[in-house]
Amino acid sequence: VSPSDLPAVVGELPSWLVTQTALYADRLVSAGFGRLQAHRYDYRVLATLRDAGPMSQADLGRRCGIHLSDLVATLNALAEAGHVRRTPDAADRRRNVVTLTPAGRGQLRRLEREVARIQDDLLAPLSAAEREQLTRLLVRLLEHHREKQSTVEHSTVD
Amino acid sequence: VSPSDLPAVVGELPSWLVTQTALYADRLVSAGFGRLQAHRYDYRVLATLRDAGPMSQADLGRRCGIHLSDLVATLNALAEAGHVRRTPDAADRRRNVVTLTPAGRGQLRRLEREVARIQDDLLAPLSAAEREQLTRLLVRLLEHHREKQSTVEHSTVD
DNA sequence: CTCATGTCAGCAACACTGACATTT
DNA sequence: CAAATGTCAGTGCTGCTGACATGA
Repeated sequence: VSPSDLPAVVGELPSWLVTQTALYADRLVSAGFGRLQAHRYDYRVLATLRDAGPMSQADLGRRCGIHLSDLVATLNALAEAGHVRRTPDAADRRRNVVTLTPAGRGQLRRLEREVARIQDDLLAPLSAAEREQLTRLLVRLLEHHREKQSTVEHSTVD
Repeated sequence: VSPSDLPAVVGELPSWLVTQTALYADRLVSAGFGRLQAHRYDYRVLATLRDAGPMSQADLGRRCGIHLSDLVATLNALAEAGHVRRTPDAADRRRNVVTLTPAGRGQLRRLEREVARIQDDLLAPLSAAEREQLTRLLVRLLEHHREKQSTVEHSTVD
């Protein structure tokens, strides 16, 4: 880490600020989730399963924005911990139907508490109104870029 | 990438929003810098050298918030491209004095233009006032966490 | 044949760690 | 001796690519 004064030059470049803040956020998440033996993706996966019910890995990946290949490892771990069950789909034998177990529900609740704590840690110096503000601004940025990206995906570019 | 709808569950968690935005920022930087055959650290290094003059690698690393080990590779590339010169320090023979070359100045100017473009891309949907707002909020977060971290470094914890 | 699904191996970028030789 | 400097090898995480076998 940079122990001394700020990087001066780079100072207030938004791209830099965002990346740096993300670094701290990641550290908080790693620390918090680590205590619960959870990986970064677990929260998204478990929460999606609870909110939308059992589904195939492919659907799950699309919903959570997790690559199918990465999902495999995540589900392996979650299944081994008993938080999730993978059952072959009789209707379409390519598919695994992923289901949240009671233990998974428990873990999800713990993760939710942890996530709340992390937000509070991350945003500690900001007032409630400022937190709202920041959230709104970031949501707008993300919407913009997600959109731009999907339009790009359609044009068969050089 | 997540081609479909937003991850719903995670939706508006600041920690998630920040990480995602950082991802887009990183992509913009990679793309922009890639066109100039530059790596992520190059801008910080060159700008620091111009603004603060020649200095040892250790100083440079501290100023830019770059690990000394990573700096080695960065400087290797920059030196090979002729953007920087490494000369042994006569006064302290452990040290290399790193100097910005004229070619390096040119590259820095190109990078600065690119950086400006990237900010504009990243913040496209926001008004000038909103960009200011976002910047202020992020700066405050970073100040807070940098501080917290350095206090932690002092306490010899369990 | 094609497409989707699940699995695996591996890569690049980044921040970071540990070890080491040299010099102060 | 302890501490700083520069170098190198290597790690862990993340998002992603490519290949592959199986089945729809």
